[in-house]
Amino acid sequence: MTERQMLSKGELEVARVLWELKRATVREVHEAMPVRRKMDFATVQTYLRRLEKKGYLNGRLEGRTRVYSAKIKPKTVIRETVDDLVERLFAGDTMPLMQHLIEERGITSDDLETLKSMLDGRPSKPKRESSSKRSPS
Amino acid sequence: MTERQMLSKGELEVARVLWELKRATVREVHEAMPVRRKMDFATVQTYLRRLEKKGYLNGRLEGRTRVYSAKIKPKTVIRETVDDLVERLFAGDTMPLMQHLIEERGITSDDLETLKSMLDGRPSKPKRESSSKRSPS
DNA sequence: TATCTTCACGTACAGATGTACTGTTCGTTA
DNA sequence: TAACGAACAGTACATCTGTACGTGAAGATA
Repeated sequence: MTERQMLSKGELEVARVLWELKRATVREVHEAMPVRRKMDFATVQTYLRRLEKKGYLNGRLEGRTRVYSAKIKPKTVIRETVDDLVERLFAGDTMPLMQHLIEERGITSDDLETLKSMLDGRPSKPKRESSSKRSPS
Repeated sequence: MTERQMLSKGELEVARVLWELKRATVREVHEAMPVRRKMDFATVQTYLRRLEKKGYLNGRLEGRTRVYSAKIKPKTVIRETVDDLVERLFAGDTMPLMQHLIEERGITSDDLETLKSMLDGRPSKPKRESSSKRSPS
C-alpha cells in the first residue's frame, strides 16, 4: 500500500456530490454543488482532476466529455476521514464524539431509539423524518 | 467576527494535547504527544506558535518559558470542526455520521443506552468502561 | 569562568490546497 | 463556412501545512 493520499476538505466536498450522482460530468457536479458553495466551474474541474490523480475517482472520456465515477468506495473514504478526525480530535475515543453530536447537534432521544433499533436489526417505530438535518444554531 | 481561521489537522492534534494539560510549555506538550505521533520538539513549537497567532491559544512568557493555554474554548473548536466535517461529508445531516459511528466504529447497543440516559438526564445502568476506545481494526 | 543545555524566535522550504485563467479542439448554429 | 460555445488539458499562483534548522540569550554545571 503506497498509502493513498488523504482528501482535502474541498476535494471531499466535491467527491461527496459526485458520489450522490454516481456518475457525472464536471458540469453536472458543478450544478449539483450546494448553493451556498458555488465554486467556479474550473475549480470543480480541478478538484475532479485531482481526485482522479489521487486514485479516488475514475474518469472515462465518453465522446468529448469526461465522466467521473467513484473508484474508492465512499464508505471507505468516510471511514478513513472519520477515523482521522476521531484520532486527532478525541485521541481515538469515539464516545466523546457521540456525546458532542447529541449535545451540540440536536440528536434526540428518538433519534437514538431509531439508531438502537437499527443496531438490533429490527426496525421498530415507523421511521420519522430525521430530526437533525441542521443544528438549530 | 473576522472569521477566525480554521485549524489544520496537525494544529488540531497539538491543540487537543494542550487542552488536556490545561496549561503547558512546549516541552510538556511535546512529551504528552501520543507515542506513535512523536513529532520534533521544534515542530510542536511551531504549531503552538501558529495556534497562538491564529488566536486559539494564549501564550504567556513565565520567566524564560512560554506557557500556553486555551483562548478559544475546546468545545467551540470541536463544534466548528465537527460542523465543518458534517457539512462537507454528509451535506449537513448528522444522522449518517451517527450511523457510521455505530456501524464502523463499534458503538454498541449499551453505549447507546448510556448515551440515551445521559440525554434523559438520569444515569441508569452503572457506568461501564466505554467499550469503544478503538475500533477493532 | 568556560561549557553545556534549554528556550524563544526567526527563518526555511517543499508539497498541498483553494481558486482560477488560457489555449486548443470539436461539435453547433447562424 | 465562419463564428460560437462547451469541454478538456495545461498552467498559475498565493497561501497554508508539515516539518524542521539555526542563532542567540539565559540558566545550569564543571
